[in-house]
Amino acid sequence: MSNKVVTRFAPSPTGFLHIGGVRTALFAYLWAKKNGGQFILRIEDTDKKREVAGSIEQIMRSLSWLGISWEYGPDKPSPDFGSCLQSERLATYKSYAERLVEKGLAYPDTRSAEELDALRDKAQAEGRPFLVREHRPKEFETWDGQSTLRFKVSELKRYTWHDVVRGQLSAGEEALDDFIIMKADGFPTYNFAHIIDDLEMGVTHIFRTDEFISSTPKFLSLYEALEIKHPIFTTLPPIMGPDGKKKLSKRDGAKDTLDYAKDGYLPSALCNFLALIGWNPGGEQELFFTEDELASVFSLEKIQRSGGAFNEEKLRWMNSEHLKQLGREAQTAYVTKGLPDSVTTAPQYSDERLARAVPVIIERIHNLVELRELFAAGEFDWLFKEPSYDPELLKWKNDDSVHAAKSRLQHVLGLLETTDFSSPEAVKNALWGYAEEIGRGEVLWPLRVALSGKERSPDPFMCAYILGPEETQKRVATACAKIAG
RNA sequence: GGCCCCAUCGUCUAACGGUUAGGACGCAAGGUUUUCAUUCUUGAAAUCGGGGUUCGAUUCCCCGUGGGGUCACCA
Repeated sequence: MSNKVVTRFAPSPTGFLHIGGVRTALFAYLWAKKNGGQFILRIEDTDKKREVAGSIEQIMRSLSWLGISWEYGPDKPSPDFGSCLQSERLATYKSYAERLVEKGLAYPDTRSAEELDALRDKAQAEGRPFLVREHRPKEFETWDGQSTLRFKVSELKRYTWHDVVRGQLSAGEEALDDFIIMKADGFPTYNFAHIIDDLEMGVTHIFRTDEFISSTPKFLSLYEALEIKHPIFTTLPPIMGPDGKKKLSKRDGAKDTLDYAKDGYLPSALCNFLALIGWNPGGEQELFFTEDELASVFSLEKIQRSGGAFNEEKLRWMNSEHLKQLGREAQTAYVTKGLPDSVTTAPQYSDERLARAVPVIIERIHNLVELRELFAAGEFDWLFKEPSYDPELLKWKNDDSVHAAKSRLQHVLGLLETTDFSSPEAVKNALWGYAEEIGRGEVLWPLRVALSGKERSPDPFMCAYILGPEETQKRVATACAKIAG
């Protein structure tokens, strides 16, 4: 046995992977990565009824998109411990179960669910807690290897244990009972299977949210019965909904992780954001653009105890920061991906012009949803289509009439003939002197309107640069013509 | 209800028992700019309440209060 850190993420395949699950996976992954250890993706598919077809693939795609990669997973069994799907590990659970039976620490329970419900109802009616251990048979029958198997809790005591995040935790014997470890359908329960698997897979650190604190005494009694050491417990705070009250759940609108991909969130931004719910780097830096950066500063000591709300506003901001960080090519690919068809089929569309426009687009959006909205609202119609606008729009606020703009535009037209269009700055250099001389607004407002047809748009030099010399001259000429007289 | 966990601006959070309680998102007001966006500056905004311990509590202890979790042949 080496000292290598081994962590795992162990979702059940009951649907898409939501943000809460991803955060747990991310922490486990970062810890393994930081320590040069292994991260395992284990699928806890022990409840056939709840299983949703396709969700294993969905989970794998979600994690892959985020850049969370696994050493072993459902698609990659281990040479040492075998499959990462619990449904393929039934023999292992059975052999451990038999060991417990032999030791007299587990017994078959053939009572029906109805019988147990009746007992439970009775206890409830009498106002006392229902404990199976109070109805434990005097003598255990032999286990046929198929019927329900119950763990016999051997020692009723108060358990105290250490949690990396929470410190000393404890719970009394009321938390202990004879719980089921093997179900009538031959599958193990979570309570049993995860312990066996963590042992078999050499898991050193368990990351899970605090809903598991109250069942930890159960696990501890089982670790004792199996005479094994338990992994290090790392309890994560829950992610709360935007109201900060209740836990974020699918029912409360927790989205499929892949929806964030569709909405144009970058994996690095989502990881960055999720890492900061329930953990902080200590200093004042909160932007981490790569997983390596994140992993290198990640620490268990800085994991938070209290729940954190999911603040979508901050995620939007963080995404825009990550977008700005992207190289020009990546930004272009990003924008291209979000473009509606109506744009690429516009009369003047060209990849070159789009590439030149990318910075002004990136500057105005936080995600692809906003990009689509801006384009749908016609914000960028001028890019690939001659703008149509009311000539009155060309009138600068200090002018009495739009006619004042005509001669200025004509002068600009002259300047444009010898203008260097290699960069927005070059265009600016060519026109700035004239604008300074006549008045900035007097020249630049009508010019910008001539190019974009809009009251609000990027500055005229940028517009001209994007449109190119020919189109720029054409639009300025058109504007001149629009002004009567 | 029993048991368990948690508690700093609206939100995410920082602060060896000693700070004007800091930063970020968002919000507001200004600056830069022909407009929008970007950007810059500034501002408003918090230690849940009550008791202790201490020269001194955001910090340690107790009690409240509030919130959350858990009590399955679900994970």
